[in-house]
Amino acid sequence: MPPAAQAAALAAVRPEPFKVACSSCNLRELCLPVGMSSEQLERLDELVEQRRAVPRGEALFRAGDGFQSLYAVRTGFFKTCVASEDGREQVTGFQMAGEVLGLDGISSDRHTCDAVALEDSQVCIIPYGQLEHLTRELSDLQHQFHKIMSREIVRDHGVMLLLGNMRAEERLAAFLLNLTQRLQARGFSSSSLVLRMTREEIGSYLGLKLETVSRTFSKFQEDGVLDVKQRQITVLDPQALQRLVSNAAG
Amino acid sequence: MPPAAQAAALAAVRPEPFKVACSSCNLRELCLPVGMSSEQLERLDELVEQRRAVPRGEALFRAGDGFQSLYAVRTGFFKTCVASEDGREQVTGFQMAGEVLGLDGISSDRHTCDAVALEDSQVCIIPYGQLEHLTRELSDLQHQFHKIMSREIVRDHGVMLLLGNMRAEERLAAFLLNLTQRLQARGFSSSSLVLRMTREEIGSYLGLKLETVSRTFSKFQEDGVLDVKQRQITVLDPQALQRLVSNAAG
DNA sequence: CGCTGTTTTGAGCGTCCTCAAGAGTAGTGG
DNA sequence: CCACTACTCTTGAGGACGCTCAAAACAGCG
Repeated sequence: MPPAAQAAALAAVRPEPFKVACSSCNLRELCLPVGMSSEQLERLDELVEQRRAVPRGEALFRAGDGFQSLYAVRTGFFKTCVASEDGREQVTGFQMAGEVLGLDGISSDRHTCDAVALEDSQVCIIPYGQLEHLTRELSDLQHQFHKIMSREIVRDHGVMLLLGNMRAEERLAAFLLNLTQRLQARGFSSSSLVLRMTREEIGSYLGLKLETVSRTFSKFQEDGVLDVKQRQITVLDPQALQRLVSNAAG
Repeated sequence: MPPAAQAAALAAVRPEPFKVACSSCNLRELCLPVGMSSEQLERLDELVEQRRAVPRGEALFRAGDGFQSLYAVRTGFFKTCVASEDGREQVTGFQMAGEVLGLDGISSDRHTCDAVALEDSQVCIIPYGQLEHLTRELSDLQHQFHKIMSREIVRDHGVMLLLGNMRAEERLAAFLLNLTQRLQARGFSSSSLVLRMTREEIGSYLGLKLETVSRTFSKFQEDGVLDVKQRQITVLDPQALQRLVSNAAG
């Protein structure tokens, strides 16, 4: 391992010195603490003590790694991807601040996908054994945790619908609407966004080749629906995107 | 509502008089009771008291229905499907004995998909509020429940890989291998199976049109991989199916 | 035995993929 | 500061895979 990579690896596992408690985290309305009282939040603070920095391009975990903890994205942006036996890769999701990573690992005590940071990121470490223990005492936490898992299942079903039924333009429109909605929930503009991922990663997520993604972006630009400058996207006509998704057959 | 449908609806909600406890159920190695002691099983028996018969073609629940309970398939076979805003349908899974239905409902207190019986079926009703309560006391039950949710997420990722990356033959091969493996785990032959679903339902699940599914079955028959007599399938060359899935690029 | 729904098979077409080249962008080091 | 390299993105041409439309065979059921 070259010195630079070694330093990066060290940085990746070094816990953050400056603790930000769940109880005072500005993501608590999106993340695990939803619906918990201040006393309950203090208990949660004891659980989520460590943070971890993940530099752009590095993996938070990889398929096959032992499963110990869940992770909540504090800052930054991740992709998760699974690989088939013959090596083809499928991006299964993109995660932003407040979203939880690692739920796949519970089933077999091993992670089954890779989680890779698409920009320099920070995650809160949620030791899973301790979480199970605490959820036995705090029913609000338990219910929120179950909701997060269930929401992941519902989200995956939506992606299956997209992959099974939609055409390229519809897929990209659905993808962009989903991104802008999630950004808006975090206080960002719903019309202007910077893509954190490559055309190839978008294509992998949407079941398309990168050339098709690029062509579809160009078409949206020609049609006046988007302004596309590399990864800087401006949504000019959100209703056109919505029409593509909801009236997809016509 | 015509009398026949009315009678069917009544039958669908009438609890089964003959109780079969989890502790003596032959599916307990596949279902919720995995890993529990006999004392714990007695507690679970108190929870899972009711059964419900679902005739072929009827829905156990539909998207939008209020969420009260999870369901464990006791006998029979189900499909789950979601619909897009414009009415297109995507089959998200097929469930057989020992598998759990309804996990999607936890996220929003409403079901987000339809669960439809593909043959006359029976399910065990697992009241969700009581399950949450009991999992706070029985850590083995809690862990098994979390594993079941996590396994569903992992399964969905596998379907996304299939839908995003595989060609028609590879999809059908993966589907058949998955079915035979699950049947084998339940003590059935791994080479002979009767499909419970139509070509259209298989196609919806695999992101293909029914004609493509039919053609692919015919091709497998020509190639000597399968014997296909309508829904009666015999796997003649399982390794050929495996090669299609794992060496899919070549 | 006719009705209905499912399955098979064919012919032609469209969407997306493959292959390829070139332009744009970012990061590195002289 | 600018060349150099690596990566990403765009665009074109041609082809393949799966879809659409259509008709007929088949099975299940009242």
